[in-house]
Amino acid sequence: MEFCCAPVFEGVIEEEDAVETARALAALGDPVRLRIVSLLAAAPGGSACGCELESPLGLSQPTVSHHLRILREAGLVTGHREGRWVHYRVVSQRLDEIREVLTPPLAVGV
Amino acid sequence: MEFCCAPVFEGVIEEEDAVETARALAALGDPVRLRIVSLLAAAPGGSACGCELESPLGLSQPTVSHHLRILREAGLVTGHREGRWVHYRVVSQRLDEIREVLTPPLAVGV
DNA sequence: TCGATGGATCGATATATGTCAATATGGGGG
DNA sequence: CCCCCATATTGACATATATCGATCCATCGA
Repeated sequence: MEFCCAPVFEGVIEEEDAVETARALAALGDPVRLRIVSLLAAAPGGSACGCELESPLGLSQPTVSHHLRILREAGLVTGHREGRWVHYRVVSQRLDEIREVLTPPLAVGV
Repeated sequence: MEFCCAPVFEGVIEEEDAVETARALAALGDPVRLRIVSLLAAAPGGSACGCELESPLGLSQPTVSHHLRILREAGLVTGHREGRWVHYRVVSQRLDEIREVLTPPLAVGV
């Protein structure tokens, strides 16, 4: 999958780029998914399997799987299969990209 | 209005803080609203009235007003009335906060 | 080979969201 | 005082999303 990083603040962002960037931000714009990212980052080794998330989130397995899919499709987490488990991990580079996109030029508000 | 900045990466984020942070990210997680932020930042003086946004966005006045409201309630823009117009402006401090919240500790992924 | 377990997908459902037309509000200008 | 213009709100509607139970798929252990 390809992820772009069209900046919001260098000229007016194009409709198409806005859709792509908005997808990543919308993926983070949900309390459950924010907590998933937080749980993964705090997990020993920085990764956890899906089954370890159900209990702290208080959600069913399909629901957790649904949110992980959205995070995966937004490039925010990756999952690596190890036997029966899929170990999920935060893609910190992707977070870097998103923060970069939201960085205003110094002149904003002047 | 009060805006919190509970970090996602210092321990596991609490449900309540996640809701608040997610609201800000969800406000940015829409192509139209991203473009509004971009349009405001690119506008001369860093501000524009609502009526100036309708045409570049290709949306009706109520729809633009709706999106501006969401951005306002998320603390991402402010509006100051000048006569008949309301001049909207990006709150770059709020963007800074959001970027801060998304900053992973150096240890993520270790 | 079979049963158990983790994960993905499907179908259904309730809720949230984006959009617009119509209407209300509020400030100038004549 | 009345009319215009920018903005906000309301109501309606179509679409998207979050959630779950049921089911399917894949892998491991016995």
